[in-house]
Amino acid sequence: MDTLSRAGLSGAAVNELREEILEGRLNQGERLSEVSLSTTLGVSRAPIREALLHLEQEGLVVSLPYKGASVVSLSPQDFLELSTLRIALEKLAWARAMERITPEAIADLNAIIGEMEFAVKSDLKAKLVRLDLDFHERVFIMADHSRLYTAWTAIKWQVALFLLARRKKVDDYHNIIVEEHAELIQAILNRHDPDFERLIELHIGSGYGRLNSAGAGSPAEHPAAEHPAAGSPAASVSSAPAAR
Amino acid sequence: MDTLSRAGLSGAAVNELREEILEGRLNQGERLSEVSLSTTLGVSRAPIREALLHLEQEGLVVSLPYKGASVVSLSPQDFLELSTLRIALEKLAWARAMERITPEAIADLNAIIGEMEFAVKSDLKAKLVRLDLDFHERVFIMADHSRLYTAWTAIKWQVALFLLARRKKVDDYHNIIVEEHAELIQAILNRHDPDFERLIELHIGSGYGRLNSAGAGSPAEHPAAEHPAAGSPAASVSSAPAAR
DNA sequence: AATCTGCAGACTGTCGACAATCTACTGAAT
DNA sequence: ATTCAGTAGATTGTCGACAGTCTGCAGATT
Repeated sequence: MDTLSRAGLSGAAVNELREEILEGRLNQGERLSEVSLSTTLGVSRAPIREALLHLEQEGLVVSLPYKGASVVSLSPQDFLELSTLRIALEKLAWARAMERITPEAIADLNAIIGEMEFAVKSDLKAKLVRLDLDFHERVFIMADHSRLYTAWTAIKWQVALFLLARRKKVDDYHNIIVEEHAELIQAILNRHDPDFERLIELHIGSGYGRLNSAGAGSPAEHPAAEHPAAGSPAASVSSAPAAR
Repeated sequence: MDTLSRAGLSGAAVNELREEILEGRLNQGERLSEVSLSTTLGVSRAPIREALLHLEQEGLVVSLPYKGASVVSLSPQDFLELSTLRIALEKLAWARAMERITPEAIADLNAIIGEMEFAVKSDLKAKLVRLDLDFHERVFIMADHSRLYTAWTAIKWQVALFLLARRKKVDDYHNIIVEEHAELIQAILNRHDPDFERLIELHIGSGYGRLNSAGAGSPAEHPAAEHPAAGSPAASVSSAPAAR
């Protein structure tokens, strides 16, 4: 469906493991032993190690030296991080995509919206998440910015986990997905819409609001600072340095 | 000096190779054979492969399946990508850092500026680049956002290459570095300065302008689209998908 | 002369085994 | 009972060797 990324076995292991994580067959926080994975997937440890490194880069796996890897477990704090970073990346992506848009690209996006409408009618919830991701993926591709695309792939599958979690918790996804993405296409067409950045903040930030304070209306632009002092150890997901 | 990132040998190889690339002992575009590296550094191929993967993630190395790795060769197009993405990331970083700033952090930043002044007086050009990076590094750490920090590390050392290249080509670096960073600290202090985003665009984008059109004044916000149609193959640096 | 096929060399991808490290349990000392 | 050192097991980090793939050249064919 997307990046076959690397060569042979390690790439196959990446796709297989990613699918199992997104599908939920591998639970969040579950330990990923290299030997058991190598026997399960029928390859040696070398490609498994490489695959785990790649998945760690995608944020689906966390690993510590001599302690091994586990499936990531995303906290509300992590979802907030994803939301804020994604807004920053998509603002740049849309700005560039607007400059590079072609009629065929517009048609492709509209085709995805068409599939969304069908998926909504047929009640294919999982498919909706795929289409949502696919829609934004195309925008990042249109932006024609290799490093921006790399940054997107570093959070893309975590965003997928976020969307899947949201779908389970609050069920208004199908009510808004078609309309919101249609609005985004409109923003592309009126090229110099000065409010498109606000539109993106709403599109992404509101999803965060809907997940956390289920039902609360205001999306909240920067939903309050969470204790800048007295840093809670909190076992953060990534290798971020402590903020003093 | 900074992230000891991974365990033992692979981490050491990463630091060693990164230093050699930044130092210029490994030329841009030079092929990096795994066996020769392993004999040179005195370790087996396994940690070398892991180190090359890490350096590829940092954008200092590019590699193709069955074709091996080479030191990245940054084009003006790449510098433009770095500039635009970095602006997007730093806007978010500064916004969050402003909310979390502490007196000690301000003191640390001012201490760096003090070192910059000393380095300018002593004509330590390479040291200036390090201090510049260190300054921004601290801002990203203050932002307390693990994924944003990861995105920063994915371009940080390419930015280092950019700064080093700029230093060689145009020599007004020492004339502005102290003043510009002092302005940025001022922006933090007047917390809700509405123009801090513009200030960041200037600080980063102007450096790009100085490198490319050496001497041309206008930083240029989005320096024109470079042929969205008729994609030139152009051997782009990263694994970015072709824009249709 | 130009093009294609086949081979040789070098290189990366993968494998199985050994070394270094962590974890959890056992058992003695206080 | 609690604490701490020691040890056994399991797991990751590293190594050297084999297998698969690419690249360039030699020779044959048209």
